[in-house]
Amino acid sequence: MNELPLRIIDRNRPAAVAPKGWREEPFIARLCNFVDLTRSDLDALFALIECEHPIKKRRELVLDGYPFGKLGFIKDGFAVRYKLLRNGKRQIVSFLLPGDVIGLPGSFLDRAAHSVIAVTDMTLRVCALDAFVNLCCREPKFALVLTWLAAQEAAVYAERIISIGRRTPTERLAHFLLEIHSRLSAVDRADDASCELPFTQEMMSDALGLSVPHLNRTLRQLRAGGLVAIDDHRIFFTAMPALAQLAQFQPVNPVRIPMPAFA
Amino acid sequence: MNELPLRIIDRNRPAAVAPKGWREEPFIARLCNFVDLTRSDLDALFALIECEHPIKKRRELVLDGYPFGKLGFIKDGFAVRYKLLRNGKRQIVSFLLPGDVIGLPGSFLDRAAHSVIAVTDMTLRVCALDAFVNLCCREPKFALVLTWLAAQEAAVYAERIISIGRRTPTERLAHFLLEIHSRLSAVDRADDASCELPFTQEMMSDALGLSVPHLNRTLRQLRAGGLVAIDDHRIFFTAMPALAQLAQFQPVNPVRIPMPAFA
DNA sequence: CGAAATTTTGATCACGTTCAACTTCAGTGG
DNA sequence: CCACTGAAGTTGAACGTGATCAAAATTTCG
Repeated sequence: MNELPLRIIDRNRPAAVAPKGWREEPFIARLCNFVDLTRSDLDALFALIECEHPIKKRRELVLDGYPFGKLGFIKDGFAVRYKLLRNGKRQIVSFLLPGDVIGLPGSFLDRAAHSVIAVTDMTLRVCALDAFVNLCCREPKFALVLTWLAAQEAAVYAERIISIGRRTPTERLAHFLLEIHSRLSAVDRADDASCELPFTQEMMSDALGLSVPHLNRTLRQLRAGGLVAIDDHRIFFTAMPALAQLAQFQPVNPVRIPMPAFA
Repeated sequence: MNELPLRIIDRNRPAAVAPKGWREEPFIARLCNFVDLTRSDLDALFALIECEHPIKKRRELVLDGYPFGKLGFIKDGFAVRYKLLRNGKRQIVSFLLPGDVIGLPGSFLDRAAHSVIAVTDMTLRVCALDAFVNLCCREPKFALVLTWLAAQEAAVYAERIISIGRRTPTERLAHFLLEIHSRLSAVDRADDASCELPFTQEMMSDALGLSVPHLNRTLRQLRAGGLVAIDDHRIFFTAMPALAQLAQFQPVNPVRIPMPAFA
């Protein structure tokens, strides 16, 4: 599907320059959707990385209530950001996919408001927030990148609010599945009609504000309707237009950063 | 309650420099919570403002689906960001208070995902997104400010997700009321135990994923429990600790931007 | 003052939760 | 290779919360 060796992602925008070796980096692929990065930009970014962390499945990455102060760029693997309530219930706030940033927004607040746990084995590139801010002051472009990422994060949250608040369980689930597919597409990790789905039904129910049995029934409904199929932690969209129609799903992409010519 | 003429907000942090005339500006008060602004910073910011808009109650400010490309700093008044669904239901994504930014995150996406409507008469300071980005490139501090604001926005959204997804209606409402109070406090627009609450019950129910009758009953419950009192679009917290306990409310404040010494 | 918006109350009922049991599957050690 | 274990998925029955609909009371505003 992807023939041009240097093309990072399939949109009709000017392909950004992405030096070899960065091509497979989902975070960079994501950035190229809304900003042009030069070789030296990438070098500067790379220089910040303190270490590349392999993380084991089920490992706690951030603990609710503790300061964090790091940024973790997900090179590979999946995680969830969640909150445990007094009554033992859990609400999953967001799913963290390759190319996402752990510590956004947590590191910008006086205490992490949620916990993060790895859903699969992961590899993380970690840098200190201070160091990133430092870079931002030399290269404002990166501060804008961070703003754009935070705005995307907020937009995803907003859609979840709408889902949980006013959509039916079926619409909610359909919307969620399309969201994951869309976000994985943005980092070139999805096919046209399928993508990974390494989350358990319990996780999905905790994200969508449903009980596990009801999520199960809802999923069965989508399968019975011929809208999706699931096999081996992969979801297949067998009727994408119908599903998008059902969920009223409209993908939201960032605009390009309007960088002034002189910069 | 506020005796020091130059004190912008009541936290034990070094009081930021806030030149006269800006003292009453809620947006500036908000920024001073996490960044120091010099006189020239403020001048630069002020220079961007295209115009100061008076907005009438009920006026639509952003239309779902259209690009926006502006930033609107709320000098005064309240608004809601919402989405209308196919089935006629409405979900309110967030309440916009004095000091908030209209167009965050909307202006960073290829199309505004939600609509915004004024709840009260408002006055807005408007600037073009391009112009702001331009400033960010000269003064990276402002790009970081924008990031911090977006992160706060995301944090507020996250809490709403948790509320709607897994909290009981009573907890939900309690949490919401405390959120509004906390945010108004951050711009010096709230007393210790009361604040404005210009939203109708319909709005609150649309924000919290409840029906109007049920929200009404829930509110009555809080009142009956002696936790709050409402009069003339103002809410009084008659038992703040008990309410915070009920809602498991933990205010989240931004950390200060770790600006390097040289900047 | 009259009209419209908002708040309040009540009765009914559907949807989704809860709880419990059972199945299936992946991984592990005997 | 099979028995065992724990996690994940599936199904059913009963219950309760909160939605829905309708109507009255109250407030707001032109």
